[in-house]
Amino acid sequence: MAGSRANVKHLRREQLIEATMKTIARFGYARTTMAHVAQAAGLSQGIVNFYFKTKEALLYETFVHLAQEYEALLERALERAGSDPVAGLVAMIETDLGREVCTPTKIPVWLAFWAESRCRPKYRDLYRKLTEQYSRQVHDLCGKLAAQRGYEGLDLEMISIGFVALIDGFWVSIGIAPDAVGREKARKACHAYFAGFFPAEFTPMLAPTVGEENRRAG
Amino acid sequence: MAGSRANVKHLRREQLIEATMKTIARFGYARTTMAHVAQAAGLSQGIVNFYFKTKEALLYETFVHLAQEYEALLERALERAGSDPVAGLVAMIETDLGREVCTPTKIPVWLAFWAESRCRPKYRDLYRKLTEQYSRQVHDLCGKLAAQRGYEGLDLEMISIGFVALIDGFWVSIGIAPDAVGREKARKACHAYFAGFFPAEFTPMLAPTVGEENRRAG
Amino acid sequence: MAGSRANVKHLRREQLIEATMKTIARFGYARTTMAHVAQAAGLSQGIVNFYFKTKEALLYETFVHLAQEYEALLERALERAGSDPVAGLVAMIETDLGREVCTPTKIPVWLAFWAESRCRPKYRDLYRKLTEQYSRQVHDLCGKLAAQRGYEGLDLEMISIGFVALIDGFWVSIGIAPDAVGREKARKACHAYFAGFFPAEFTPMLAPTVGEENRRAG
Amino acid sequence: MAGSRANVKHLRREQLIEATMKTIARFGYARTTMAHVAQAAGLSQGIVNFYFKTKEALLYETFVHLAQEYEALLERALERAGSDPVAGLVAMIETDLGREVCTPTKIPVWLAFWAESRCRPKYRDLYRKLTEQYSRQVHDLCGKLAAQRGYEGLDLEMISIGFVALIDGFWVSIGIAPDAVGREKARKACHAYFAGFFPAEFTPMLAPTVGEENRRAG
DNA sequence: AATGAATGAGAATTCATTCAT
DNA sequence: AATGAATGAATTCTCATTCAT
Repeated sequence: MAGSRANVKHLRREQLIEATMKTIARFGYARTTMAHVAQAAGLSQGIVNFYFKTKEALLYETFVHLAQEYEALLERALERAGSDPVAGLVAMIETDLGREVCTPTKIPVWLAFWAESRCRPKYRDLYRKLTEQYSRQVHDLCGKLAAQRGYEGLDLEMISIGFVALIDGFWVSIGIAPDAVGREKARKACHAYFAGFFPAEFTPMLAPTVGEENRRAG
Repeated sequence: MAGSRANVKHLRREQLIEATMKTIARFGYARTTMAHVAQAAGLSQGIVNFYFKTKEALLYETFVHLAQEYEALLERALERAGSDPVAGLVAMIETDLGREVCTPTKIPVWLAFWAESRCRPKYRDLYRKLTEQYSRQVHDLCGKLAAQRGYEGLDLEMISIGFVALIDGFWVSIGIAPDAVGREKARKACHAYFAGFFPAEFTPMLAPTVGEENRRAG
Repeated sequence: MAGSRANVKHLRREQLIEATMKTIARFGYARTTMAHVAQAAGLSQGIVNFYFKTKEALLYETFVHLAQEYEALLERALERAGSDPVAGLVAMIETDLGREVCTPTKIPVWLAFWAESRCRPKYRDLYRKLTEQYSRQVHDLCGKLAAQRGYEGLDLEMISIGFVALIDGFWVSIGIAPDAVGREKARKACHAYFAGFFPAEFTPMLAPTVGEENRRAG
Repeated sequence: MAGSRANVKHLRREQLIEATMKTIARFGYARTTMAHVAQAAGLSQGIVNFYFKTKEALLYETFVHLAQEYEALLERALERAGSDPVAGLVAMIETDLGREVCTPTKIPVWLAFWAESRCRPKYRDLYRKLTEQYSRQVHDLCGKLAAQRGYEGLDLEMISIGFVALIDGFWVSIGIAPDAVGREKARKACHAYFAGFFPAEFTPMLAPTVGEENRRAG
């Protein structure tokens, strides 16, 4: 088929990035070698340097790829959520803790890049860009929600940085020990977080074993 | 004097652990070498293997040391807080985001160990133990508070895992880009978090520029 | 047309040999890669191994080609010089230091092959064959000249090896730093060299700014 | 012994430079590997990078060392020669073609560096500096000789560049095939070269098998 | 014939660890 | 105890060569 040559290049890159993520998830960033990656991709040693000039480049491209995929998924989720800000916030929670983003392969990779970001300007810039954009989106949705439903006096910046921290923190926990907290509990906790600011819009957190009367008495 | 031998040994170990943390904070876990550590400690190459049999051991001991110091500081803070559960929770916030724990050297080391924990059983076990104990403490304090002040129907587990996530998330942010969020904002967000569940005990989050009337209208 | 197949083959080989010389001149022998050569020829990676079984073969063929071209040019020049031995010697100088042989591409290639020749029997044999033949030609011309003009007692072997050394030495200098000595000065020095043995036949070296009286006083 | 530690560093460097020269002489510049050098020095793989940060550095330092040793030997020879310019020129010939400089190990290394010099600015600069200084010394000695013995109208620059070329050319020949020309013949040819300009001071070249009457008739 | 992706051996370099001093 | 030179295994990267298209 025409174009197969050109596509191979793109395909191999994706294949190798996928293999890189698997390798980081399996062995950790520090013990990730080019040989591991090649093996995980079912290819030969030298091929990695053929598609990515250096290991440095491979790792950075992996981070970029992960970030772009994440942004695309988030954008799509927000589009599907429509104009309702509550739906928008729920969509963010669902994306961040959903089956596509919050996986046993990808989350450890996020952690690895975070840990390296402090001393890698390129990583840090990417992290910053992502976080700022994400915070802004939360900020805007909360602002819209507050305006629509008559909430006043909310510190929108604080709400948004808190939510970002909550998600990051759950990723840490899920990344290290997925069986400890789990995505379900994390999602509920996020709803509870927003319920603290927007009680009428988010289900207040219900105690798991209690029935209807689990609201604060009085 | 008796014990000086043992003391030197202990001192050198602390010195090297300190140097290890500085090195991880500076170069990142993956690029931390024994030579870097020795140099940061102002000692010679081979000395590290003398006090720590292997690099593996050095890094694990560093993690243990960091964890023990943290636990000691937290315990002390909780003791000072006395029996009041609100004071206890505030003490936890203050410890986690305070000058002794939340430093530019230590936080990156926590991130590094988290990132490695997934594929290092010894690290993961330590992380688990710490997190479980911490969660239990939050859980107990919240339970006590709820009982004392008549809050009912709260999902204490959720509150505690949410708080742990919040702290971890702020550590991520502060560890990567300390100037972006900062300890002050993080502390306020923690108070706001608890205010979501215990509105009478924690200052609800006020918008920075607004005065008294910043509660929800109606 | 018949032979076009064979012609293409021959053409490509010349093209690749040309590219090899350019590459050696540009990057040096040690850093010459098959990829460089292919790129310099405007062809694809794998093609070089198609026309030359191995890199080894390519380089040797390049040396052979360079040598053959040189021999052909020299032979032609000697033919044009006719039977006069002085004209023959001048033709040799003119060829060795002329526009066709003494170029910024070819001279560095000669140096590269010389440098490699010590430990490459095939190169060394070629060098030997060339040098011996060249020396013999100089020797014969000098012998003829001496016989014709009545020079006696000349050590013809010494004259010829000296001349070979002179040319080789100028190639070294011109190959490394063409702007330092230059072909003109080199040619004059060669004439002066022969004037030392055949003062009546070669212009004795004149000091650049001095006129007629530049012979040794007395 | 005190200072042995400090000396080891210097000793090892010399040892490795020596091993580098042997390796270049044996395998050629292009096929010289760090492993070869280490083996030739009787040391382990990694040691070379310990004393010379990179292969590049090792090779350059080797060239520098070779050049410095040469300059020192030449200077010493010139000192011993005293103020007589003829003795000075003879000393240069004797040094360049003598037992200490013109060895089967060193000459191939010179050739290798020359061949690389074209595309290595650092090498080329070193070559230039050496050549210029050497030429100047020849020029000055010839000038002094001409003044003392009443030679007029000599193109001193041409004499000196010719002599440099002659030496370089003999080094090429001796470096590639030591048995072809040999140091003795080369020395005689150098004397003959100077005899062409200073017939009273240098023995004119005698034909090897002829006796007294080997001067030009008439 | 030609392409350029793929392979894998080989080379430089790094670095944990050992060890003589 | 301490030093820092030495070792050698591991890792990244290069590149000649092969091969499917």
